[in-house]
Amino acid sequence: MNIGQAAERAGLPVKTLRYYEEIGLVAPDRQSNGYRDYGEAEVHKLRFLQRARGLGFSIEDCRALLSLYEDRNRASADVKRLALARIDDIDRKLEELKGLRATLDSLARACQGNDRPDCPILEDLAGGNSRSDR
Amino acid sequence: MNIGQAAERAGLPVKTLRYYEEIGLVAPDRQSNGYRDYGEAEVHKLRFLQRARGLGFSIEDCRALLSLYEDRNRASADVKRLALARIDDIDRKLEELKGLRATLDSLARACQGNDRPDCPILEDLAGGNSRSDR
DNA sequence: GCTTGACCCTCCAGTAACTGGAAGGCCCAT
DNA sequence: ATGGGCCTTCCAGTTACTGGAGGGTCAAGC
Repeated sequence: MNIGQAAERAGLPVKTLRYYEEIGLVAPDRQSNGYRDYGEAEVHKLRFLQRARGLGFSIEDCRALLSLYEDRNRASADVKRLALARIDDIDRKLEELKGLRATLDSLARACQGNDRPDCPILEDLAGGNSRSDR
Repeated sequence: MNIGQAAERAGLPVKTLRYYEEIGLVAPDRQSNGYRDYGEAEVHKLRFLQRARGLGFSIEDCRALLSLYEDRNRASADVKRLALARIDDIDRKLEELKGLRATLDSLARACQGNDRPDCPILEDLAGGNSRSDR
């Protein structure tokens, strides 16, 4: 099938499919007119990629997951390791964001939000008061 | 002062200072030998940027914050609006990450993590409980 | 048979916010 | 004068695409 239909079925933009071919993730056949020709196996891989990317795996993670997926002898431990590493990434990011949120929130609460120049947010940014330190 | 010392005092890499000059955020004078010459005002702005970037404001946000900061007649409402928008961004990101974490966590819990090929994570990524069609 | 419009192709450039490196100039101490 | 550490500019690379130019292909309609 043509790239448009494959993209539709994978839930990805056409441009992304061309990109995935370029970086060697999913390589479709070509029709005689030069059009890419995606089969079921390719669409399957693309859907796999769409889901894995949606879960925040990097392209390189996806490359590894895909080769594990295609390797009938792969150990599930390898996959689990990648998933756990992702969870750690997410936990770190969550902590960081919570800290930022708390800082911004306390600054915003202290700010009158009127049309006078006094602004604790700017004062904090300018002053190096320890509240914003991470 | 030279760029190295300014970078040190601002807590930013030298490269970043050159970049900030290139995009018109902080423009130091030049010494007769062509070296950048940072004064206290520039270092102050750089520190401001370092903190604002650390709080997740984009460069364009920072540009706005900086001009508000330098405008003695600015309204604190403008700054508060930017801060509240950042908090909304963060809240959205937090929700998204929590969802990802829950999905990955349930997949990882269901996965034996041994050296047998069965792997619920890959099965989920492949698009449900059906086996690979290759 | 011609046109129209949807689809497809490749290649180039741009995004955010830097980061790394090459090639070379400047400064200070030995 | 030489060595090391700083500084300069410019170019390329990062992530994962996205947009657009310029052009080929295909099927339908007149």
